[in-house]
Amino acid sequence: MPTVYDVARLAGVSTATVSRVMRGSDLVRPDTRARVLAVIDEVGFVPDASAQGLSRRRKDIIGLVALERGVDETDIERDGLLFVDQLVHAVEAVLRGTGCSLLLSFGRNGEPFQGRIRALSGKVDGLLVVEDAMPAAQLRALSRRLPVVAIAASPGEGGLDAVRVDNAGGMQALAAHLATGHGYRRLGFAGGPPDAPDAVERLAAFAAAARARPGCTVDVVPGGDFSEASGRTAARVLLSREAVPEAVACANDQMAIGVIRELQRSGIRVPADVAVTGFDNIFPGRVVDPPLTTVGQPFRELGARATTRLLERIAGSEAQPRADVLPTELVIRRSCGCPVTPSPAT
Amino acid sequence: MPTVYDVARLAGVSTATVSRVMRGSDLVRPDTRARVLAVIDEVGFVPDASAQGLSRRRKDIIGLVALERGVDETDIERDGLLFVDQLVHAVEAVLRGTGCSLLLSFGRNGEPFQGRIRALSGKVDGLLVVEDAMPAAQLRALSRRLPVVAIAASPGEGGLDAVRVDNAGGMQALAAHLATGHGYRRLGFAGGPPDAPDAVERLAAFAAAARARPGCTVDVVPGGDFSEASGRTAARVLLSREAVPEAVACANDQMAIGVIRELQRSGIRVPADVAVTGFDNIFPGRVVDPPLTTVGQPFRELGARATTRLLERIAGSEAQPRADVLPTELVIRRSCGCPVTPSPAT
DNA sequence: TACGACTTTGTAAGCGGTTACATTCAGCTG
DNA sequence: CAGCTGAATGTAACCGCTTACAAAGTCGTA
Repeated sequence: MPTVYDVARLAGVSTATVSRVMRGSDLVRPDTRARVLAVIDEVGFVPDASAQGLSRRRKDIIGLVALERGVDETDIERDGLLFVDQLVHAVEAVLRGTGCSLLLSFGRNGEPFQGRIRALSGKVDGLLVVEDAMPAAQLRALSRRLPVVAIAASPGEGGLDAVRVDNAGGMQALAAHLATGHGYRRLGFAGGPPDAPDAVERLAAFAAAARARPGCTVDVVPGGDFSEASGRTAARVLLSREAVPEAVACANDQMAIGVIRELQRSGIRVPADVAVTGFDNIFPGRVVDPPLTTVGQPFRELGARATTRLLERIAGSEAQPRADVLPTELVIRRSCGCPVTPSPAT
Repeated sequence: MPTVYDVARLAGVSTATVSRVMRGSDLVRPDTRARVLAVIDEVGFVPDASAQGLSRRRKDIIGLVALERGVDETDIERDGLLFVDQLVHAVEAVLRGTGCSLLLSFGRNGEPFQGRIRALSGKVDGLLVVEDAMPAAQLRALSRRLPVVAIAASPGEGGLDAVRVDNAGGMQALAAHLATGHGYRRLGFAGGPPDAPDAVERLAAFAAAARARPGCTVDVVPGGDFSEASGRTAARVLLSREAVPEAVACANDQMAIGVIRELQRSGIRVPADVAVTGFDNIFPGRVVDPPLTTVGQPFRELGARATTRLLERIAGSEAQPRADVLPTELVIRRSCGCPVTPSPAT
């Protein structure tokens, strides 16, 4: 593994010059530069990022820590991941332009995740924390040591950069559509993990919006985990009730898909007998039958905004911490009872 | 940002002792250890990974480079990613136990991906390369500088650790099922990217296996990109033929889903009029109507095996490079024309 | 009490880059 | 041609941690 010293010796220059050539130039005579570049190319020199990081006090790596949801221990149900996967791609896309790389770390709640985050924090220039992947206190402590941007975290956290989506707005629009648009009165809700801020907000907003309408009731089934399986479970609970709801909203799309499939397995028609809706707008929701009415969230923008902000902080921005809320959008398809949409490729 | 020196001073010991305490002990007297730990905790010391990496010649980071497939420029079609996403989670799960972290880098082909990989190679101890994310020559060069394990790469590459799945076996089983099991004779195939080794193998194996059977023909539509949209396109091509195939196999599940939906849009029943099959066995395939018959590949094992091998190499293993082939498995659901399977939650 | 034989701790030299500062060099000017 | 100036290059300290080796304790024994 060649080092700057090797290159310097071979090119007959000092390490300073090699370094200057590497970092896009400074003042190096063209022929010197050419000579150095030739040697670099010949010996296949690649600077050691550790040494660079140490010397420049900057690692050009940011970390993303997230909870791995809806993946069960046996690894069979691999369907809960779409949200974080989308995010990862969005973040990576932004980083692509910069020299920065993305370090990933997933945890399942209950695990001793904290130690890993600690260690990880030594490897990065800044951290993206998804949901409440760590206790608020620790998050604050962390954010004193390095730039941190929270994604989809609990709104409570002040004094911290954060980006989230408008869960409440989306759910209100959805509740209006179901109650006012379709006239459903007996509503149900398949709730997500109590430790997922998004899930909590969605549940609260939907229930509040629905109950605010005269005659509307909401039968809440809490305790899902964002997975399809937990949607099925919720459906079974709802089916066991005296009065099965006319429409069931869900904490996310996977759960909605689980609800749909479980209902169908029991011979119930969706949406004719029971309407079902999700949240997220991920690919499988377009594919399921009936296509899922849902609230779309701007994954791309969510990841991009958070990443951009983090990079600014790393670059030294001292601006006031901001908590951005990105708009969500009601995506009407058929599972809510709306007629076929004639869109070309939905 | 406290350093070992700060901790040492505060605890009244030398940096060597601090270091010894950090790295799980050596021979440090219990009370000394306690004192040091107290200081570490108090000042919130986290060792700088760059300095550690430099000193220990080991960064405890491995990289994963992959092509981002089936994502179109406008970011609207976000459905081509499931394969690599699965892989990422599988790899991360293995790393979880170790102190190693995962650095991610995606490229789209055509992009100047090579430079980024070069830079990235300075940040990691080893690299996982998915598909032919880089030219064979460069891959060889890379593998001389650091441990590299290829995932789902072209079989050609000798002398390199590689893990792939048995595309051919899976496709042969599928062809047998369609031709012998169902008696289909006019077959179609929606091909994937010509630069995707998996896609090439699947196409070749399916065509060969099918054509080996008396009376069987295969109408190949090449040039897909693994996305649902490209499946739709393939379906349109197939529909324009004089004789529409009785069964269409596809390079992956997303394309199969695209084919199904496009056929349905044209009023063709699946599988009654045309059977359709995929490859991968990802979540959306379970959800689409009809549920997708496909060839399952062991994502988890694929990622795990590659990661384990890479870690061994990093640890210094000098074993002969191996090219493992993991078994695939025919997953019969309904899109091939088989009757409803009574499985509990498929 | 003195002497080994361990155990515990400290000293200081790297690890491979970057960069402030010093030095050299070439080209002008007076 | 000495002296000056700015460009090009070299020197060496430093980034923060690890670790070989040296030094200092500690203890039991002769």
